[in-house]
Amino acid sequence: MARTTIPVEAFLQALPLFKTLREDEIARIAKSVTVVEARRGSVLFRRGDACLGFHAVLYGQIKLALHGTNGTEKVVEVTGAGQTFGEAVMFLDKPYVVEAQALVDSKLLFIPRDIVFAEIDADSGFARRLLASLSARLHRLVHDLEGYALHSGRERVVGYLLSSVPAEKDEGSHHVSLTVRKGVIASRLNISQEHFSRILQGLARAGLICVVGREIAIPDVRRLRECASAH
Amino acid sequence: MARTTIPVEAFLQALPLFKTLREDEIARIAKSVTVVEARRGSVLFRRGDACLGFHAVLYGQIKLALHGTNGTEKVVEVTGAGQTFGEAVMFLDKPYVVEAQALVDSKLLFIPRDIVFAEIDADSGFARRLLASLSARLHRLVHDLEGYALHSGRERVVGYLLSSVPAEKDEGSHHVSLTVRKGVIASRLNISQEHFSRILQGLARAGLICVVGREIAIPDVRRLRECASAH
DNA sequence: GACCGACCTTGACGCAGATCAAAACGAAGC
DNA sequence: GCTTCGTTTTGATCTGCGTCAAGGTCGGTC
Repeated sequence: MARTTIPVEAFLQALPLFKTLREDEIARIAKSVTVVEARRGSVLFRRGDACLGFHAVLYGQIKLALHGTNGTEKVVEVTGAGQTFGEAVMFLDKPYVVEAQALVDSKLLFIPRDIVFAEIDADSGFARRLLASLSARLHRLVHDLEGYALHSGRERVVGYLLSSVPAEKDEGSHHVSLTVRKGVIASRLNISQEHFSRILQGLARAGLICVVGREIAIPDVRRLRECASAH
Repeated sequence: MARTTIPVEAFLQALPLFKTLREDEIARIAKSVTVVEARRGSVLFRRGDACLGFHAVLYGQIKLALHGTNGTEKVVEVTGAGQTFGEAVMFLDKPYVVEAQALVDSKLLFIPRDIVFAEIDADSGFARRLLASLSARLHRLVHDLEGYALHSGRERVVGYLLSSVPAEKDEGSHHVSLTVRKGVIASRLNISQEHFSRILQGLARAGLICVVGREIAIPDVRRLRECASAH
């Protein structure tokens, strides 16, 4: 447990965004980043807060969510180790629209926007990777939108279960372990916790999956793929 | 109607993305762009097509939509003169996920990705503006997502009607004219055409708006803002 | 003016999924 | 062990919204 020195340089180097930077460049950036500790339940930022940089998760889980007026919330994304978030808001002169909350004790890096802007000017490859990163996020968002608009809850659940299965794999069994509370996943898929539970139960009854707590076995990947629309 | 020569240079210069470029730079870019004519109903690209650049609308209306399996479609965005689309997909090595179709006879520019990539390398300011542009799109997408997840159809309609009202304006009347078919707007708001019609009727019955064809009058902006959640 | 096709409205009905309420689990602490 | 708290399931009920099907209404064109 002796997390005495955090290998910030090594971690930065491993991020897709900084992958190709030279050692001295990484070292320069590392000097400006802040290590942020977030205990389970603590809020990193809320809607309306000013955005001064972006975050990268060292370890833990961070939930990004929207909040309605009457206490309702909608999980947009759950990020884990090695992932980044908050890049987009940096480039607009607007405050955050989502809230970031730690689901478990987590540690992250905060990279100030000045550094990012300087790096864009210095290295067009960095700018390209940043553009690719934002595009990927946009892509996923469109994918989500597509799910909400064109697919039923059941289809979204099946899609979620299959999302961790390699695309080529067309046969055989697979195992998925849910890394977060079912309520969070349900919100991510835009369905109520109760309904999510019932859908899983329905899939299980049909023999398509086998649920034990947060462990889910898929005996036949292809069969689950095919069932997407069928009742 | 004598649209003999299209002032490509002037148009490019007016786009936020190219605003600060020098005349010679614009001229160089203008040489590589293509003018695309799209008759009402014609499809610019479909899901699955490769993306070789992005588009800017000279005049007309382009609908970006997702397509479900059983003929259903979901309008993601309707772009008009002076707007751009398709930038994001350029940076991923993936095909388009949406389909672009002209709602009316339109004319657009196609800017090949090579040009864009070269300009990123040459001008970090351009890269920043591109990042800002993508961020803005992402921002709007999150806003849409928020609407679908946390608001009722009625609230989304009210939000749409109020979206063209200046944020400061807190009193008095306002006029909105719908620029596209109601069916398209309904799909954009993720509700059926019939339901959209009923919602408008309900708002009209409550005296909050006054509908005459595609012309909608809002007698009291504040009252409409307040009614967001109330039945 | 009569016909036609594109758009919009209206009515009746059904269903996916929300909501409320309560019970069943499961892990952690005393 | 029992208790407590957080999570998940189950059951009953309600409703927003989609779907289908039948009018209207507003252009255009012959």
